[in-house]
Amino acid sequence: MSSKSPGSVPPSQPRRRAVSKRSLATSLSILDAAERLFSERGYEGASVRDIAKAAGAQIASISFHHVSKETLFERVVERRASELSQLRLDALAALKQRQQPVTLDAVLSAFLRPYLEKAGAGDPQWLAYARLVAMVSADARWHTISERCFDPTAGVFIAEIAKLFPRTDSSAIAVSFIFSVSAMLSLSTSSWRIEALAGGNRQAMDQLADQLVRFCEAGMRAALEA
Amino acid sequence: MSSKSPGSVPPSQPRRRAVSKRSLATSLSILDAAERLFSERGYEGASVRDIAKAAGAQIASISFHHVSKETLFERVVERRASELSQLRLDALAALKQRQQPVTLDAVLSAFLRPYLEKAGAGDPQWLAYARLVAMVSADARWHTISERCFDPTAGVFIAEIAKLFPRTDSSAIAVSFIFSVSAMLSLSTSSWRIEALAGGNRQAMDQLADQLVRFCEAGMRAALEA
DNA sequence: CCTTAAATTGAACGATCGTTCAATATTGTC
DNA sequence: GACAATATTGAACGATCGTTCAATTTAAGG
Repeated sequence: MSSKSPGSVPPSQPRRRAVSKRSLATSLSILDAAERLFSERGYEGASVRDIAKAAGAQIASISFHHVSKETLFERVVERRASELSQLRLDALAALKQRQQPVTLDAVLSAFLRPYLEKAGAGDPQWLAYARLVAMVSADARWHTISERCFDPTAGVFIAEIAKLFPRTDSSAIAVSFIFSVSAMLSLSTSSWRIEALAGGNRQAMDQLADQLVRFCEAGMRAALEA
Repeated sequence: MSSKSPGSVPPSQPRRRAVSKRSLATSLSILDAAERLFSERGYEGASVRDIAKAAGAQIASISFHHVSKETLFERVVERRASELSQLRLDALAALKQRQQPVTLDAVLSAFLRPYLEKAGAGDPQWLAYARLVAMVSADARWHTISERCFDPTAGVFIAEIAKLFPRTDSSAIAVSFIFSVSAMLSLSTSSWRIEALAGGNRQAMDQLADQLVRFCEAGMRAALEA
């Protein structure tokens, strides 16, 4: 028996109301603050009190809007994941419409560039999110989130690359793809290392993006054609 | 004035004693347990109580042997760092003695293979340490540890690679090197992803190592010769 | 064997953790 | 404007955190 009454006696279900602007703003500012603090200090390192303070909200508001700390973390990751996936899939679709057959270089660009452009555009929230993606991808404790948010799109691109290497088995392709993804994520997690090892000789973000795509393209080709 | 008395009145410095076998075993078991739990749950996620319990020791023994949680973490990272650096530098030295001039492939192998062999040999402690290295390398909070433990050796290899690309500026070389290192670390952090994306088609560790070296060698060459 | 430095033990410290609650304030809906 | 669903507030909950302490046990040095 569902709660929806089909018949004679309407069980007086409490009338629903729309969310107020203030409530939505609170919910969003909590997500923003959590995005920043989780990416800076990790899951256990960021307390709900610090998140609430950074959001200008009460600690109880976090439970009210986002159930618990764990679901708050999941919602932070999920929020921009679909947007990122859509950008990647759109780029791939546009590519397949433009040129047939597609090149490995173009497929990798379709996957890598949306992340790099979002992470490098200067938006501190997207920069924090980029670090968060790297953190989730590297930690086995969050592998269910990765499976849900990132693996489906990754599977599409791996399948697309597999068409370009029909003689290579899929496991080798997946491994090379993970090499490429981790190199991409390193631009978020190791930006301080890059600055240190490079000796202050900063490069523009789009130059780094070009270098990454060239690196991954040649790397995959060498690893998969062997 | 030092505590060592040079002259007439020996100020009765308390007689020192050697460490007992039990004490040393306790200290080591704490390091081992911390290595495992830190790599599984992160720094804040692993409590000193859990570490003590896993080590079969008292919580107070952790402070006694390793001062604090933070220095315990640093000692865990430092313990095997010098061994790893030595293996890499030895491989590089042997390489330079064997062939002159050296090849990019051989230099990268000298850096990558010691890590892969230690992480893939089956020793659960080294496997945990490999994940820990990935965690430290990716987290800006531990960048002082990375600078101390890993960057010096990385600098040696970057300088060696720079000799092979005399026309390329060092920042581009450092970036490509970080791409390679992060791809290496992904074999520790994303082993579960590799198994998932590869569809159960497991590869032997040495095959993965070969694939990684080919990937990085070709990637660097393409990124640096452009 | 005796002395005593070193090490272990169990309990306790104050601080902070994530979560919950009743009371109050806000605001969409009629 | 009145009603009630929604949202905010401030305080408190028990649990766990890293650290410290005095008392006890262990074992190296003479």
